[in-house]
Amino acid sequence: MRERSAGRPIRLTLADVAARAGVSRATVSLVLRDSPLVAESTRVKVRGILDELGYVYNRSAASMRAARSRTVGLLIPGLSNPFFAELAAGVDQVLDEAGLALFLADSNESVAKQERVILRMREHGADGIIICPAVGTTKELISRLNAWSFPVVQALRHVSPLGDYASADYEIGMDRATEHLIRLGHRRIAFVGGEHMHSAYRERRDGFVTCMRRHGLSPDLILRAPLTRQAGIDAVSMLLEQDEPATAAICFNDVVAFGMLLGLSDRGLEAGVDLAVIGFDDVAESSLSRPPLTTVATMPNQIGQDAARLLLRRIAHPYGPPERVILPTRLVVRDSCGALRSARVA
Amino acid sequence: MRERSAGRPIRLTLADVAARAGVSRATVSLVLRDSPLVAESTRVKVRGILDELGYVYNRSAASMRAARSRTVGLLIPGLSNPFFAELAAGVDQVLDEAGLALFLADSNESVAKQERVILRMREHGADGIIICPAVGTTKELISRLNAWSFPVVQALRHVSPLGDYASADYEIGMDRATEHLIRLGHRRIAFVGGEHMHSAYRERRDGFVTCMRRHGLSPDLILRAPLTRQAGIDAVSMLLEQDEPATAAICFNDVVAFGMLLGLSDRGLEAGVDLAVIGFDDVAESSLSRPPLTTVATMPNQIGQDAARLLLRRIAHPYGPPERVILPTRLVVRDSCGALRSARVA
DNA sequence: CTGAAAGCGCTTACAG
DNA sequence: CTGAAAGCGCTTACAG
Repeated sequence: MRERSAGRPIRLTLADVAARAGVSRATVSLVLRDSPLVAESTRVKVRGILDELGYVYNRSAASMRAARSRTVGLLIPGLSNPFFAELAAGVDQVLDEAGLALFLADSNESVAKQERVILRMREHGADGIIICPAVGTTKELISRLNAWSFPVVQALRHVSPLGDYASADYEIGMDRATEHLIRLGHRRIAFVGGEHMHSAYRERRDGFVTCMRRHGLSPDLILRAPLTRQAGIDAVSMLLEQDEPATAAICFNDVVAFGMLLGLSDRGLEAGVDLAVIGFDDVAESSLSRPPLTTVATMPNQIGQDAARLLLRRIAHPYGPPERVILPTRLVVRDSCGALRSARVA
Repeated sequence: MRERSAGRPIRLTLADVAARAGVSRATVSLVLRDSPLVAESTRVKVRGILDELGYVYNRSAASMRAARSRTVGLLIPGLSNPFFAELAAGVDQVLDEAGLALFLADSNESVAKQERVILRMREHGADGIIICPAVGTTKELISRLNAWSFPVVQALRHVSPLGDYASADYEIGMDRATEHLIRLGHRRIAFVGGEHMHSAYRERRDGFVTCMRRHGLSPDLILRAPLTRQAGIDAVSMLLEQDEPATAAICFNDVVAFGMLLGLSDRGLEAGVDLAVIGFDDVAESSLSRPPLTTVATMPNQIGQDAARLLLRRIAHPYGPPERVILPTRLVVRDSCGALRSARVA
């Protein structure tokens, strides 16, 4: 063992273990990585010493030599949003099983911070990143990462058709939800919420617009607004005060839909009776709202798992063809969209 | 520049930059770290080449030599819980400013996974960790980390009096909330929610118990239950069906309180009129519930920031005295605890 | 103010 | 099946 340098605790190295075991560093290294080249008796002896000494593998040193760090980055635009937190939980699960460590950073929808942390992750030698691009990110980012041969998978949002992508089929999800309302007899249907323009917004809105047009209806009731309960509350007034009031609303997400439920009950009205309301995401609370919320389930945890698996594959096969995993969504019908009393709006 | 090894992209090194700039590697290294030892003209020239070549600093190599990685770990027991996600967001902010990268792991309340990821973080050379210990963690964990000279700060929960700790003053928060209800005339007050035993539970419950006893009241209505809305809904029945029904309830957190609001409205009752309800945390939704929820604000984002600052200090001064930052809480009075109609319960 | 040399703790051919 | 040697990309004394 070496001298303990004042203050800093010593860190055991392969050399310490090798000396104690009476073998070379190379042999200890092979034992650590379970190489079949090592004789069983040697392995047992070395393992014993490893445990006895409390040796901790130094991955920085290993990765410098091996040119991979067993580390990946996850970049999301807002940790406070439970949806992204769930995505992170899914990523964490898969990476933990695979034995990788996760660098996490929150871009907070800032392209500048996003650039900063991507650089930081490259400097730390991350083997790749999963990114949900901040609002305003251009496809040039992905091209640049590709040019650097830095494995990347886009999740939930995409800014470039290049490369891997994990998400849910927002467009079909919205289409189905709209279709459901039309079947119930609705004609004046609004699309509520979403202030930022990105692929997730575009796809949800497009699903709505496409379905409306297919049925010869006008998709003109599109309210851009922040993704907050307050925005949902405000939307109720706006929609009911139209010349031709809406009879139904599909929200960008559940949070906005909860706001609409509150806005309705403030006016002594009821969702599913006076105005049909559908949310999007199926968060934990949606079955417990009053009335229970009809919504489109998107399973962010699963998307996170898929994203992590895509990245692991991409790291293993840098030049394979791009892969996309787009999970189907599911319309969960509860009470907030119940058939209208006056459903006969020709 | 060296040969491009087949497949793997080349990574520029100090040697490449030095060669191009006509200086030594040591000089480039000094430029990178803004050392005052370098002449201005040299610095400008080298910086230019660095940019031109798109050099990316290799922190693994640097940290191997410098014995610090500018990396820290955050270990939380459940990313799906928005409260912990907010904590993580606060940690991220401070670390980003300081230029450190963050390893995140979710123990999911599993002590086994917690052990696994702590080892992983040590292997990756994290300079320290912030940990919200999983249920069942013993103080021995902290002693062990200390013995390894691995800087650690406990956050939100603590299992050991040793070392740094960042949290909110749960006990006083609960005491104040209870006091508020007693002042409104309540005598039969329940404490609802929390199935796991850990410091955060103990402190909140103790605040309740202490306050009740101080006022000569019996703190016998303590309902252990999961931290879900459903548990809150169920609690309403239990409390109202007592021989001597409760007139007020303080919940472990807002989620349980929301459940109680729902449970009341299911029975045609109203919080603040038929039963006073107080939550804990002051999550975003609490001002928007019906009725708006009286609650105790705890600010997890700030706690996260404090925890990160404590860890940075601990890394800089490993042997300084332990520090604790316990933020005060704030009782936010809204409508769910309005004075009882029949407040004259002697 | 700058450079040559040693070393951080591993892994990787290469010998034997 | 095991060991000696070189090298991954930096930083750190030490000379000059």
